[in-house]
Amino acid sequence: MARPPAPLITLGAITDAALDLVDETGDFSLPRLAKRIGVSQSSIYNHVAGREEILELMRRRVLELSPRPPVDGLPWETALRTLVRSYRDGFTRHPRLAPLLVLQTVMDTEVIAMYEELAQTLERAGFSGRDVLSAISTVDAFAIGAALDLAAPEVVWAPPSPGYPALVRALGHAPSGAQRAREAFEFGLDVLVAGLRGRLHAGG
Amino acid sequence: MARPPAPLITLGAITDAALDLVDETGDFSLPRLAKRIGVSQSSIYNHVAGREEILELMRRRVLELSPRPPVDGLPWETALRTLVRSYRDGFTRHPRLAPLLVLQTVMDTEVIAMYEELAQTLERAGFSGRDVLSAISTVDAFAIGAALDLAAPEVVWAPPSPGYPALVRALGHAPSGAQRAREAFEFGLDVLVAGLRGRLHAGG
DNA sequence: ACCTGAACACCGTTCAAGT
DNA sequence: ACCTGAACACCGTTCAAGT
Repeated sequence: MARPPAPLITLGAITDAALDLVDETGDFSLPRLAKRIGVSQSSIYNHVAGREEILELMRRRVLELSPRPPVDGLPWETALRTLVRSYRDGFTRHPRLAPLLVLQTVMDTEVIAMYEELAQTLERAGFSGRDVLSAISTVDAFAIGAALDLAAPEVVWAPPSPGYPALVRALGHAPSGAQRAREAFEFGLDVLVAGLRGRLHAGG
Repeated sequence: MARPPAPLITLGAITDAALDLVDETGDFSLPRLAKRIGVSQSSIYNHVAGREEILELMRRRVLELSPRPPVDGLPWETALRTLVRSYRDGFTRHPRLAPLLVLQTVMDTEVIAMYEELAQTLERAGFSGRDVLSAISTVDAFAIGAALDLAAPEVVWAPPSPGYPALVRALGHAPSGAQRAREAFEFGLDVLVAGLRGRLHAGG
């Protein structure tokens, strides 16, 4: 076969198939991707520059899954919660994608727009000067950590052999899987917001 | 050559060479590693089960670089700061290792011991029940995020094209590189501790 | 016990050839 | 413009062969 009347491959199909593979196996490869779509490996390069661009397609898809809602009218605490929550929410459906994205730090316009909203929110809260950037980094660290936490296997949170009493106690109360991650996220969001509030009143 | 009188390879040499490669290139491979040590690729398998174990060796090395100090006598806020700081400190010398470690979630005894200290510290602070696990996850998310932040390239924090006023303002005040990451980490640590303190007084 | 070289299955990317 | 098959350089892992 050569050039077909209509293209056999679309960016959407590439993204779908790659995301399926990531969901199922935790990774993807060009050969497997091609087989999924039912096409030869090399033809993918007619639509995409390479593996990295496919990762970018998936990043965009996940960001689109939970569109960033407008927050400029909201009180800063609500705005901040909304932004972090919407960032994390896309990954709840594709948790295994998160670890693959930390390797490359690409800045597409959607991500920059999110940082801009974050910066505005933090200024509105009362931060200024260097503290704005530090606060962005702090929120970012928590958001990335929370996304990665979604991909954490159950086993990590299984009680270890005795000799770790406090840890065993903590894990004894643990709900499992998604529930544990969600509770931890809500808790962390409270801590983050309360901590920023505290930093403001203490005078930075 | 066959079996030499003294082994040509040691675990220490493997770890050194792999860490050098990660520092220089952001990754490592078995062929490159073998070339560094001056040995054949396959002989590495006489000392190590595979690539994953080499990653584990590097994780241990980095943990050893900043040994977890005893914290059981300290006030919980100081103890928490000390634990998070010591976790992060190892990565300051090998920042590019952090992204490689998030892919695999292994639990060696050193890491479990750190979680146990964390759990004890949080109990001492006054957390109980499910909150202990949530607080561990929160601290963990921040610590991982902060370690990854060390590997963030300068470019990410370069001011983007105009149209993002708040972000441009924030980046205008930015010190560069390691300095920015350090300030952000100290800021984040304050936020984390203040947030946990707030959560305690609000009554969880 | 420890090293070597050859082999295998897999990977990302390129490119001439086809329509 | 879009697809194919062959090719290339790289990778992780295994294994028979040597001492």
